[in-house]
Amino acid sequence: MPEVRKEIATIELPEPVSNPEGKPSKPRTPRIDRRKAPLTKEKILDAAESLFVQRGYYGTSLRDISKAAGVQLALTHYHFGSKEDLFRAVIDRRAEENVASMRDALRKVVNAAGDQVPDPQAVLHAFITPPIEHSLRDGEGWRNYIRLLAQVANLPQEESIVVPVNIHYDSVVQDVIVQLRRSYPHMSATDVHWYFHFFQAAITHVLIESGLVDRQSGGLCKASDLDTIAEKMTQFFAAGFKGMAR
Amino acid sequence: MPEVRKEIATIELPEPVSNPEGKPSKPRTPRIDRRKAPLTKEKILDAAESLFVQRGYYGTSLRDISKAAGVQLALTHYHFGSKEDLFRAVIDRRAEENVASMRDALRKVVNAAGDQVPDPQAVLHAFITPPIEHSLRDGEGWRNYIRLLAQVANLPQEESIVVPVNIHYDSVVQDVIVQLRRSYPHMSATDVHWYFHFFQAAITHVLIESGLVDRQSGGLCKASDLDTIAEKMTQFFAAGFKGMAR
DNA sequence: GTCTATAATGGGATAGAC
DNA sequence: GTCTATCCCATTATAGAC
Repeated sequence: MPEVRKEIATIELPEPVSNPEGKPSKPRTPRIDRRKAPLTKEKILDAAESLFVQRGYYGTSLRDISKAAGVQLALTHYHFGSKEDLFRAVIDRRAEENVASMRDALRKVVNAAGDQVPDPQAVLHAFITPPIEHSLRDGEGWRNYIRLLAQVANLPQEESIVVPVNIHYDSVVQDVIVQLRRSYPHMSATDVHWYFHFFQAAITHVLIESGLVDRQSGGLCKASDLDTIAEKMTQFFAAGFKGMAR
Repeated sequence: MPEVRKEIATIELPEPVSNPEGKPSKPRTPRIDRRKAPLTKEKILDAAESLFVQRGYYGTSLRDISKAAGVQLALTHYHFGSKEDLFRAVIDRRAEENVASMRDALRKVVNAAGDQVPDPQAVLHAFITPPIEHSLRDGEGWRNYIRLLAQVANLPQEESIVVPVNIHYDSVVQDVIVQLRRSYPHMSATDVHWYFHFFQAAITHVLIESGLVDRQSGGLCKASDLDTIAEKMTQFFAAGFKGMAR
């Protein structure tokens, strides 16, 4: 059930006509009715996002996707080319905004500290909060996206599709590491990487909301309770860093 | 390249002939040559194990498996029935031994403590060490199995195949939680579950050896270095528990 | 137990009318 | 941009000879 999208807008504005160098004008995409295309593309992306999470890349067929989107099979190829390209499009659609949220959160923490070294717990919080906020409060599509992202992070890198996905997030990770290292100048770079990696590793499981913890805790803990998880995790991992800092 | 297996042995010993109640003897499987069957089954299991890790359940075909095993396609059905049954067989083959290793490691720690409460760091160590030992030192098949297990733990529980897999390990988790709670009597059961879950969540990523950390750390950390990871993780998470215990 | 052959279905992708 | 129809290949699974 894809969420309703209100804004239409023109996706690709044609460049204003100015041809100073007098080059022959390139063949342009014909002036066809593009008003409904964005809706179709979004519907396909929404359906793909949802199904890829549930059954994985290979477990989801383009037929499943087109059916769930209420759209003809051929349109998936028309709009996205191949299945792999569609998968990439699903990832890319929200990647930039997600990274921006994480970067902004980190920047706020750093700015708030002024000349001081930012509180490492706040740094960890800035890393985990944005995806959780998106997942909890920006609609079903965002939740699917975050879960998908976390699943892809848990695939072996030999797997062809995954590498270009995770690269989106490398620079934010670097920024976080830099800030953490300021708090622990006597800790080796390697150890900071390891400890942060444990944090990130736990996050990837938690964001999937696998449901493991629900069963193992007999219902005491709920994987869907991401707000609680964000709080507990930042406290716990901050305590870990602190304990290792001696 | 499946590892060589030396032992043959009889898998199913026919019951000794004693028929006190005089019932008509049941139709028995015909006396056919079973000497090569175990080898074939193992070859299929090895190949399946390896390929499921690399490309996932849906991304791996029975043709791929039979080819990798050097065996006819039809034999996969003869020996295991359906593809799903084969997957289960792959999981089940090593599950018992793996669980036993974990249980033994935990028991040793508890016994060593005698009347005292066992060191929580040793308890965590007992949980993470057995799969890592298997993965590192018991051959390629074991490494594939551990990676596969960790991947399955990172699938949403809606996914049909996963639940019967993870259930194998629930009782060990319960035992570990019981021991940890002894160390932190003032900590709520819920919090112990959460903190241990973070540990387990990190483990599932780490055991996959995704390779994320290699790239993010610029080579400082290697996902394949599970010995280091076991040490660092037990220290770090023990520090986390200790820090939260106030 | 192993093999060949084949059934029956579903998969990604494309052609061409509208 | 959308639709129908179709190509061609891969898939799981089974039948039956050896």
